[in-house]
Amino acid sequence: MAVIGRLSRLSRLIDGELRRTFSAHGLDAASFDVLATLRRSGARHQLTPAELMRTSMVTSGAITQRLDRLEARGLVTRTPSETDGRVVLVALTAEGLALIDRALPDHVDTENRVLATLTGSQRDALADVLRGLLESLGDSAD
Amino acid sequence: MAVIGRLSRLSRLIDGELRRTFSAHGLDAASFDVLATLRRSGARHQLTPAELMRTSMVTSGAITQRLDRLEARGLVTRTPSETDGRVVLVALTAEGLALIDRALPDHVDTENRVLATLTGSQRDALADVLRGLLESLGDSAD
DNA sequence: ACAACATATCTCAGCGCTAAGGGATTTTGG
DNA sequence: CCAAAATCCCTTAGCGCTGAGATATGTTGT
Repeated sequence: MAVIGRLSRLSRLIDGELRRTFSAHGLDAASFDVLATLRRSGARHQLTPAELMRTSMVTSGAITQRLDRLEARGLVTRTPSETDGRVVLVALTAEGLALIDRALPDHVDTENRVLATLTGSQRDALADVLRGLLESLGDSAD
Repeated sequence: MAVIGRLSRLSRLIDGELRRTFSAHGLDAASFDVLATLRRSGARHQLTPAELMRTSMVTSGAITQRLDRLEARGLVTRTPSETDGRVVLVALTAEGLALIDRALPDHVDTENRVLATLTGSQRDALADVLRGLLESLGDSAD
């Protein structure tokens, strides 16, 4: 089965490509991941650490540390929830929103460049197969 | 482009599945990677750190440390090359060979289980697309 | 009410990797 | 030949993540 090995290599190579785009905006993959997830989340750009944990597929400790770094840079805020004392609401600051809105178009360009050799139908087929595999492995978000 | 994100998620999920198999044999992904690469490499089961670095897509420092761990466990040996004073030859010990030969069948089973929902033609198509993408990104080994 | 359990976030030691660079050896080009 | 460049392996500081667990809060069943 050459498929699994190739998936792993491809993922590593793509990570390297994306990393160059991130660093051009002063970000790394972890920070971009959090900011972009917040950006996509409704009009308030606000999620809890638990929600970020599920979309990012990292442990709660990793999310805490990512948020520490982003908060120290003034890109997100942490506010205690008023309805559940255990919960923290993480929100993009104006600065965080501006940064991710600058970075996202470059990111999309990089993604398109990486996939440039595929035809449209190949992309669609690939997306379908990947979705099926994710589902069969119990992927929680999508 | 949902493709890139799904690739990343899928790779992480698969890594988790594989990790369970590795740990059942007292291995982690890094050690398995080195041992399996040596196993596949000709009759002598012997490669240089530079060759391992290229197949593993990690830095030279990471290879040094992986080999330190495997050597300490008696799974590989390091021997200075007789023809090039800069080069070290890494070889599987009998114990290392026995271990990877026990682990490999389980690993193949896990890979097949992960891909079980795909039809044969889907697997072939996926392998083709991945190969094309790897090539377009300048993948060095395969 | 209350005990038991579940959930959410954070803490921290330990781990493997990267990035940068050092020393040794080999190859290249004048 | 020899100096410069390239190659190979290793060293080390620093970083982000995991795994285990602490703490606080909320929920459930009796």
